[in-house]
Amino acid sequence: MECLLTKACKGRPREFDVDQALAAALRVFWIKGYEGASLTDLTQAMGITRPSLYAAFGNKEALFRKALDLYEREKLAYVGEALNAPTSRQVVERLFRGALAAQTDGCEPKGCMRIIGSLSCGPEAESIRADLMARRQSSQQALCARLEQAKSEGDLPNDADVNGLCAFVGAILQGMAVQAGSGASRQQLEALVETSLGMWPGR
Amino acid sequence: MECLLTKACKGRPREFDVDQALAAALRVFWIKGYEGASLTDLTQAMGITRPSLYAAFGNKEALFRKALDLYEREKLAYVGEALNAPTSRQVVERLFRGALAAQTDGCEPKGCMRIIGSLSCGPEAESIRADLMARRQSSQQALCARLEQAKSEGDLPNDADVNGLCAFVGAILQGMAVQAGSGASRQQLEALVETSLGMWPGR
DNA sequence: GGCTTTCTATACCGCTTAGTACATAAGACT
DNA sequence: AGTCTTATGTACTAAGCGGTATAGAAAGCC
Repeated sequence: MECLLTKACKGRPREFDVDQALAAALRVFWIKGYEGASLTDLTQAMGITRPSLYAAFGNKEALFRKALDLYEREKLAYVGEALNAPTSRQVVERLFRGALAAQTDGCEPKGCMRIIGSLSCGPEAESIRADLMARRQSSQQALCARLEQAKSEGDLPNDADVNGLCAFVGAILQGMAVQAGSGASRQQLEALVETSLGMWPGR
Repeated sequence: MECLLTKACKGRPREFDVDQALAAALRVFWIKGYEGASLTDLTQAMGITRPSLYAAFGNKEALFRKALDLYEREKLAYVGEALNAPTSRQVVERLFRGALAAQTDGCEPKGCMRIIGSLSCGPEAESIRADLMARRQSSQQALCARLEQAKSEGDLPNDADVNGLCAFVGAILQGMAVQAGSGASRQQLEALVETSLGMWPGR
């Protein structure tokens, strides 16, 4: 028979679901960070053995990057959507509320994977760290551009410091992740969001 | 002869300065985090051998705690002083500017040791993590109490949400530490501080 | 049936980690 | 002197790390 649905048709078929295993790996990395997650942790959570992991994903670093891609695709989708909101106020409102929803989900780990990973830093994780920092900076620049546009549209005051506002939004999001990772309650995070939103200058 | 100045008088005298060695250990922990700092890193930076370290400080965890005490005593002194400022506005202004000065010192490592350590988290660092979280929460509560006092003095609006404002200040400080650790420039951090200060409600 | 190809499992590699035994060196006390 | 106490340097341990060699098992193709 020919092979229609499955990509690989020759050889022994894989006995586990790659996406499912990657999702399990993501949770481990999310909770423990890149260096804190050992191969033993990962293989146990994924339900596969070490050679299977290497055959399917390459190595630990490649696995982390694929898990990070999945994380950004699924858990950080609200960021891209928020930037499309019509006014700058709605942009930051969606950013803050999206982050709040993600942090108070209940069944998901707390904290933000981008931030957790970018701070730890043993000697071998340096390239991971650089990658995470670059990804965060890219988001920051996208927000900056969006706020610049808002300013030119009269949506923000003429004397607004876009860089400062941008750093401000980033700081609130990062602070929320830190506080959520430190066991802050839902009410505390909601208070943070409401207070910060109340301070936003635009209409 | 009797022993006047030095505490231990019997036995072979120590050949290194304990405070100096602790300061060197602090820098290593500060840069690399608890788990990222290996005993080899530490002993090399401190200029002592492994058994000397264990004789003088106990073990790696005890050394970290002593280094953390030193860090809070020397580098976080501005926090305690800031709380004594006469108005809530001046309190947060001193907090923000103190953090900014610490992050842009130039000869000091970037980022905040409390935050760096509390996020990494391998299996053995769990008690360290809990300790760091507790210390941060204690500072947070002190700020909360100070803002509550400001509210009762009419220094903050009657409808101000003290918990929200407190979480806000913490988020800015945490976000600043994250951004400084990610290589943000001095201008960016200054813009963050000015923008955030401009949003503070009280007079 | 054989052959090829791919996945799985056990068992291992070299390396680094935190922590320590042991012998020696150096000061203080009698 | 001699002894006691403590610090030092070398060399070691057991355990964990990321990564892999090798052999067997399971599918498609001829």
